[in-house]
This record gives sequence, C-alpha cells and structure tokens, in this order.
Amino acid sequence: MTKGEETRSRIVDRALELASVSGIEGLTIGTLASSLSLSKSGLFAHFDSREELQVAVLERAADRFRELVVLPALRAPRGEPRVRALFEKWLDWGKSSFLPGGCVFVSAAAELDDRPGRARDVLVQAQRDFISVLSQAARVAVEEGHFRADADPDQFAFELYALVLGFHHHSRLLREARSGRRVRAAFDRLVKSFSPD
Amino acid sequence: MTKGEETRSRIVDRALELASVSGIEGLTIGTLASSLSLSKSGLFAHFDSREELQVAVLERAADRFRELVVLPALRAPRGEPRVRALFEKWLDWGKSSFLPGGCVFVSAAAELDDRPGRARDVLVQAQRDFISVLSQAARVAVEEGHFRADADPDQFAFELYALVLGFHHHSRLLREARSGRRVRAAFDRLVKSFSPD
DNA sequence: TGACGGTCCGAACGGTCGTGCTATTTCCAT
DNA sequence: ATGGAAATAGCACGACCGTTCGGACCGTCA
Repeated sequence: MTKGEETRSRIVDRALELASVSGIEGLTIGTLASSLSLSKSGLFAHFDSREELQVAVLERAADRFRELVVLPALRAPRGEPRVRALFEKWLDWGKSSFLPGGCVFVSAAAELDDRPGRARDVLVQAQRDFISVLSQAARVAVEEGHFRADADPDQFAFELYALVLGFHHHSRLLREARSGRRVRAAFDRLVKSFSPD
Repeated sequence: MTKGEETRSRIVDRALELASVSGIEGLTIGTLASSLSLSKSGLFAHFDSREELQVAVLERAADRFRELVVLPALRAPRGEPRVRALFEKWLDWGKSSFLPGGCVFVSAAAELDDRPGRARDVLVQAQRDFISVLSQAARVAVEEGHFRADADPDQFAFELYALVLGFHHHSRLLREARSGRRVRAAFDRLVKSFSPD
C-alpha cells in the first residue's frame, strides 16, 4: 500500500467516525481535515468531490458490517442459531468504537431517502444486500425445520429489521436503558411465532 | 390573529414541509425565505434564532400529529380497535401532504440524537408522549380482555413503534411497494401474540 | 396632522462551505 | 546522490450560512 493509499484509508476511517455523529451530510472537509492535522486541499487531493468521499465512507461502513456482523454470523450453525447470531452481532454493531454516534446507515437513510445520487445508491444496495442475507438465513431455518414450512422468510426479514431499527431509536434518541431487554424479548417472540407448534 | 402571527404561522408551515425533505438541520433561512417570497431579514424578524425556528417546526409537527393521529384514534372503541386505529392513522401520517419527504420526526431523530439543545428536548418529549399513548391504549386493551392479562403494555408499545419505523424505512429509502402489506401482517401477528388463546 | 408600533426590506458582517490553482515538500528508484 | 513522481500545503475563489442593523412603509390613534 503506497503512502497515498494509506492516507486515504486513514481519512475514510476518521470520516466514518465523524459521519456517525454528525451524519453523512454534516460531514465537512474542513472539520475532517483539521481533525487529521491535514490541510483541506491536502485532504481533498485524495477525492474528486465530496460525494466521492461520502461514497467511500458508506462503502467502508459496508465492508466493516460484513466483516463484523455477516461473516461471523454465517459461521454459526444453520437455522435458528444463525438467525440469532445475526441478530446479536447486529445489536453490537451500533456500539462499535468507530461508530460513536450510532449506526451510520440509520442516519444516512434519513438524510438520503430524498436525495438521489451515488451515495444513495450505495446505501440502498448495502441495505438490500443485508436484507437478503436475513431472509436467506430465515429460509435456511425453514429448511432445517426450525421455522414453520409455510413461514415467509421475507416477512421475517422485514420484522427483524424493524425490531433493530426500533432498538436503535430507543437507545439513541430516548436513551432508554431497557431497550436491550425489550428488543430481545421481541426477538424471542418473533422467532417463536415463526416456529412450528 | 395579527398579521405578524399569521406570517409566522405561514413560515412555520412551509418550514415543516421543507424540513420533511431536507431534514431539520438542512433547513436554511435563505431557502425558506425565498420559497415564501420573503427576504431573509424579514423572515428572521419572527424568530430570535434558527434554533427557535427548528423548535417551532417540531412543535407544529407535534400539534398536527395529535390532531391527525392521536385524537381521531382515541375516538375509536376502547381496546384492540383503538390500538388498530392508532396504527392505521399513524401509517397515514407519513403520507400527509405537508410531509412530502416523510415523517419529520424520523429524520430529526437521526439528526438530533447526538446534538443536545431545545430542539432535541422537544423531539424527545413528543416521542415519549406518544409512546405513553401507545402503551396506555395497550393497557386498556388488557382491561377490556382483548389482550392477555399478563401482557406488558410497554413491550407492546416498543414493538409497535419498531414496526412503524421499519415501514417508514422500507417505503422511503427502499421504495418497497409491499411495505404496507408487510407491516400490516406484522401488526396482526403482534396483536395475535398479545391476545388471549 | 403627526407621532408611533408593527412589519418587512436591503445591505452588510464575519464565517464556513466545496473546490480550483500553484508551489513546496517528501519519498522512491535509479 | 539525484531526478522525477507522488503527496501535501498555501492561497484564493465564489457561494451561501446565520445574524445584525438602519430605514422604509404601513395602518392606528392622539
């Protein structure tokens, strides 16, 4: 890795931290540069535009997510244990040290849902990919007989997604300490209602 | 209502529309003024600061929410019908004509969760108030025998909240057409699992 | 008629934004 | 050790940010 690539990587890492707090739109070149002891122009030389920086941040976040959530969970046994592993790793994700302001995808989703562009495209693709991981895991649970044969894996993915969003909302905005217990109780009931009698 | 009050009200209305699209932080005095054919200074004369404008926007949104969601739903029969009315009115809320960019509380939650201030306080209070309306409705459903006697109303409120967040996420970011069907199926399952056998 | 409070405007302030240029430094291969 | 490329800094730009201030227009009441 050349020095330039290394610097660029350092920039993206720090940008991800800042974007976690102030959002992907609140991320500014000046603040980012001075927090890295770089000049604005020195930093900017690594990107053609601010949008490319935002795209790089989202892609870095997606990489981290795969590495910290998806891949470890896929090593869990097929079926319900794997579904549960996805859920638990996912809950931990928002508390990662490089996300001091909470999951960057959640804030980016609110900011980009009406702002077309490459950043939005990358975000949407990452979300779709992960949702399909969720429903695939649910499908495997059906195959394993952990979920009912007529269970709808996409419906399961939707509901699980909603639960984790609710968890994020309650713990970050409302600073609700019971969020963890609440969301796990909800998860258990969700799994139970998808399980055979 | 004096002319000044009327103008201020017009400003807040338009500001709510704009904030729905660009977020409460993306809301700028200049854009807002020109979209009302007002000068920046003329508009600013009605507020002491931008933060006060943001607070006014959130309070206006909370008023509308009470008027369009909470009050009509409270006229539904006690118990499960009232819970269902809250849910359905709530789903409609995000499609209101004055919220072209979706629910302003959702985007504000992502933007303000790490930014202390009066705007955050108003937002948090509005959310807490509504959540307590939800759990109170669930409590009534227990009293009416529509929900099980050992059902936890706060847990129900948490899960319902999560479902609607998930709906908003799927329909706005992912432009998923099936979101309505999905969230209603989830609601039915949620209600069923809180109902007596 | 004239003074007055309410309402809005025009101009300007200091800052910060993203983004170009050009110069300077730093690093590596020869 | 040195030439050339890569990496960073310096500086300036136009645009827009929130905010201030003096003044112009208004209907109302003395």
